[in-house]
Amino acid sequence: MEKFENLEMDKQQKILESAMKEFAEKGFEQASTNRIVKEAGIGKGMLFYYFNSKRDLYEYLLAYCMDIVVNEYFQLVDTSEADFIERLRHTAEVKMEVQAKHKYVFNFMGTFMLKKEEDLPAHLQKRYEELYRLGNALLYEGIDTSLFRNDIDTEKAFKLIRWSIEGYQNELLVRLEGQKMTEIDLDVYWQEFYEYLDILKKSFYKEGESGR
Amino acid sequence: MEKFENLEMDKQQKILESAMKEFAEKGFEQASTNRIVKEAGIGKGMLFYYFNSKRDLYEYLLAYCMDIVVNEYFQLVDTSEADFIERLRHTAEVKMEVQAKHKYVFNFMGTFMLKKEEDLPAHLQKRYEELYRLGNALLYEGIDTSLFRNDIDTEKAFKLIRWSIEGYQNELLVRLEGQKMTEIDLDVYWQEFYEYLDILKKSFYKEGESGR
DNA sequence: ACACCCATAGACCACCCTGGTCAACTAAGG
DNA sequence: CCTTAGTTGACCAGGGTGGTCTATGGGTGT
Repeated sequence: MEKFENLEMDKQQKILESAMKEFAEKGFEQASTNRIVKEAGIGKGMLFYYFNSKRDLYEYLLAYCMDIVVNEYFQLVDTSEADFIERLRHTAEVKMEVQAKHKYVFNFMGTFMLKKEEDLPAHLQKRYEELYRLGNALLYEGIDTSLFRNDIDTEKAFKLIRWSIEGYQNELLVRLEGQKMTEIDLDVYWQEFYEYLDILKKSFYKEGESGR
Repeated sequence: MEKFENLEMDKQQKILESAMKEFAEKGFEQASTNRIVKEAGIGKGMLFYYFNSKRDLYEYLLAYCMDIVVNEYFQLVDTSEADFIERLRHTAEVKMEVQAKHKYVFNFMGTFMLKKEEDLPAHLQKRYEELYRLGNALLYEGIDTSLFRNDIDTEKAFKLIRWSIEGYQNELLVRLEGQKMTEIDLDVYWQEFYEYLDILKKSFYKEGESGR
């Protein structure tokens, strides 16, 4: 795909974003190359000139996204933070920064991971498993379990906390849907997010350990 | 639709289930009447003989499901239970029973509520809003907030607990996917569910109030 | 000025699936 | 034997699919 990679960056980005958006919203089968080229503002022919087929495009996107996730997201997460909830707070912040730069990467990866009905070529499969492993390590490696109350199973507490955070993020998504991303006041939602985290700390950590 | 309602119950059920499954999985637009009739084991013509159009079928299903949710689910929930977590436990049990009898009702309602891009005829819209109101009342009416620790916002605690439970249920769904519903040992999962609930009680309730 | 070349657009292809219709058939009841 | 209601699947026009190909620019070297 050197053809594609010799384009000006702007155009590359436009095409990648259009394609990621379409695949993220519809999944591989239901995604339409017609819509992709229209959204990207290029002729139909070009898409098949750059990439040879819909499938190739999809796999190119997958590799591209995994690169970004590993190099621009995982790379920046501070794994020396031993406080589980703080670590999650930190990862949420980093993730948000990445998302500001690459709007549809997480959407695309998300729907890919959900409906993993597709069978990938071996090298992508391997790369994906590696990424999955890495992601888990990032969350759980080096966590200080002694912060948690003694009377609850920390494994279960981990999950409860993650589900809580996912729940908040999902609710936020539906609350904000339709609104322009540019200038909705994010700070107020971060504030709210932190309040939830504080409650989680008060609830799951030993008394006196929930201070920041 | 008297035509349809004069069929033997078995056949009605088969058709309704096929249709609910298809709509639940694909949404209204992407759902295929061809697949529905094949799955239901009837000729294409019959579907349009019973219901006049795809749209009509969809709205019939919606009314049908709302009836079931209200009369067979909401009706059975014990709203005298003032302990929030116990109430959720109870509703989960009732819901599971209903689901055993009407496999796709909740799936159908779920995807309907998610992508509510469709505009309904007024009477269905009204009925849906009523159902939504009722559902909320069922969760929050008559809850004894004094069970909760004083140092956390009960509104937020409500949400954290609901997100936690939804998280568990979702994880369970992916863990069990593909397995035959008939004889996977449900008890072991209920057990696990109760353990999570106990943790939530220990975490969010005042000390000494978490006993059953 | 000409020839070459590659980037580009979009009309076009064969194919597939769609919601919906309809003529033909069956079976029951009088 | 006629009527009527239930039932089927071939069929329809329309629209969307991934992918191809021809025609057109616009540059560059000569």
